[in-house]
Amino acid sequence: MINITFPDGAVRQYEAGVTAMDIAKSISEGLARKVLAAKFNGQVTDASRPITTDGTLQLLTWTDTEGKSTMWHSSAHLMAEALEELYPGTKFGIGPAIENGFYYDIDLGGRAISDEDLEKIGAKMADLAKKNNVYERKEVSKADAIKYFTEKSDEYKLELINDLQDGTISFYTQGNFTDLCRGPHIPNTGFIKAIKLTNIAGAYWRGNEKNKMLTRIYGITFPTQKELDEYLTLVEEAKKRDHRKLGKELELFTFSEKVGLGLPLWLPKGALLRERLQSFLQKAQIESGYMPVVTPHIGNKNLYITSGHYEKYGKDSFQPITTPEEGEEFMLKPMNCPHHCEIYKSSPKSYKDLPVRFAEFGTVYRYEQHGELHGLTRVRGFTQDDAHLFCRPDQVKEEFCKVIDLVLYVFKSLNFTDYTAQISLRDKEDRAKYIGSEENWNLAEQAIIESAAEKGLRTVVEYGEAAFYGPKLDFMVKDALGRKWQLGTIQVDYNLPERFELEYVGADNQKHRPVMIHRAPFGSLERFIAVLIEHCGGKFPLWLTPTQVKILPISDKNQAYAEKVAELLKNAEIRAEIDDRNEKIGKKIRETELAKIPYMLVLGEKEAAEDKVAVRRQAKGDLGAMEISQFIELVKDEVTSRRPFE
RNA sequence: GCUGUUGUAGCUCAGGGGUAGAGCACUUCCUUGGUAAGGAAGAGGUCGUGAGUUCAAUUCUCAUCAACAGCUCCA
Repeated sequence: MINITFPDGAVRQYEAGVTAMDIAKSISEGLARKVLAAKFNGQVTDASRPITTDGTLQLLTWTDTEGKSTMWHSSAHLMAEALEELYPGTKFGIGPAIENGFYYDIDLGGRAISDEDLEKIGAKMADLAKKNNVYERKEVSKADAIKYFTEKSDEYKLELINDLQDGTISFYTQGNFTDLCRGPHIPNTGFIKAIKLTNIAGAYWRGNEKNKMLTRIYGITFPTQKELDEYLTLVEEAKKRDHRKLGKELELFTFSEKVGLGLPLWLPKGALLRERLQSFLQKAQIESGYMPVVTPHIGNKNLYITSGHYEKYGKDSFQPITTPEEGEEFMLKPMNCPHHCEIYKSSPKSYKDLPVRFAEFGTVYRYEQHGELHGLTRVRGFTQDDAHLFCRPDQVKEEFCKVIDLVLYVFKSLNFTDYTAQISLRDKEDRAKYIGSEENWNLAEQAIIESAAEKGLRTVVEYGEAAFYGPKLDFMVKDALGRKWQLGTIQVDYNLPERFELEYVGADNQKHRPVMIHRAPFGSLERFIAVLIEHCGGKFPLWLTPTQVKILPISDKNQAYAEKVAELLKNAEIRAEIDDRNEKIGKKIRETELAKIPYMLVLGEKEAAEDKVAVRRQAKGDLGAMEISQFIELVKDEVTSRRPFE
């Protein structure tokens, strides 16, 4: 007999060789019908594998992340089976589960596949799923594995097997399809009830662009049709919130082929929004002791040779601009830090002067690959809410804490409540690739870990993710639909102070090297606004929204009163517009609602006579009539408290 | 940069070897209407660009540019 411990701490005895599925059945039939896989002593395995030793067991169902990924992995096999039936001779690369579903990379031998084919493949999968075929595991020798795939002439699988140790190789078979696979898998195909193949894309074999491009088919499956429908609804919702679509609809920004790829043009409404965000942060920064600086859009190539960026990223920059007479080369600045280093150097610094904090909304230009450009999140010209703090090594932690405070203040003000902080530290083994002394690195890494803990951040630590010049802390924000984005970043840097020979005079009258901290709470205004648009679905908080109030006169007889109200709002610094078109009130309301403008004032004879305004709130409806002064108070209160839209 | 898909009016999209259509937006007129679309008329397009096939190309072919999806990259 063996002892099995359950997640709730309960211990039960079973005969050795029992399977997780047997155990599930011993608890309840209902549970057994839901078990997709098992986690034994922390390892995810097939529910059908015999358990021979004591250990802890967790039964995985659809509600567990590992349960989902097991099902999706099995779905990839099911898709492969369908593909093999429909297109004999298809060769298979890899077919893993991903965050939302699964994919399989396949080689169709030159045959093209279209979106209509996806329907066909999906239907075939559904047919096969109904057979309730069991996913059967078989350990095979390397020689047998090679033999099997040589007969199938699948060079991709052969390449994978080549990298595997004999004795660790397993095959899984369901129906007529056998695949090289570590597993685990769900008990049988019958668990897959709802299937949607989402899209086709090219993908390099093993992610290497020198290799052959395979066809990648993405899909997702669910245990019920209802869950699939819900997922599809969510995807639809995400499409509606796409910042590229909303940016166009709300007239925030545009792109022009003639101006150039990845170079956003900010329309008046977008520019206004951007400026508000900028002045909001500017104010907070000045209160936190930052000093604004301004630097030009270009810098001598030598600046970037000194900083090391030319060597490392020269090919990702725009080509240098050459002066006609002297032939000097200037580059569009890909970053602001070298300029700020030179500002630091413009006067001698004492240890008493530190820290100094230079802030600039600096527009930078980087040559991003064509295929990388994406709306406002990936562009070739963007404005960083950049600042560089120069401090003594003993000040790193305090400064770091202050920066975290600022970032959190920004997030809170914009209603980003769901974020995690990623701490990126050195590779544990390979330390040669990092610049700076062991002592300073330890100090900085410690400072980051401690400040994050002190501020109560939810953190993930990633070793080997640090930049070569220092450790960093990145803020990953989730938008309203749960998609993750990297926004704010705080980075410690030992490299640039070294390269620019930055110094300060210490209490000991000796020269010392300051530590530099790069930080950007938004990251870039472009990306931040993109995320903000998607986060709030285009319904910006009142303090940011371009037009706060739309004044809707019922007819042109009420025009004069509308203008009077507009004047009063303007004096109160409320952004209001009059819709004086010769249209019916219903139409004006409809259009204002669709434009997501928070407040509407419907003005007719009645309001003019009583000196009141009839207030309507977007998506909420009529709030009734009130005094103009009362409405102004209402708006001002919502603005100062930075309340979210709803 | 690579692979695939797409490119028709300001926007969303239909069409198709004989030089184009809808809805919304726009202009003018009528209408003065009380909380999500009042009516009529009008204007607007070298069908992304360049070449080829054809008596004839916006439609077919090729190239090119751009957008989208993914891959690779990201100070």
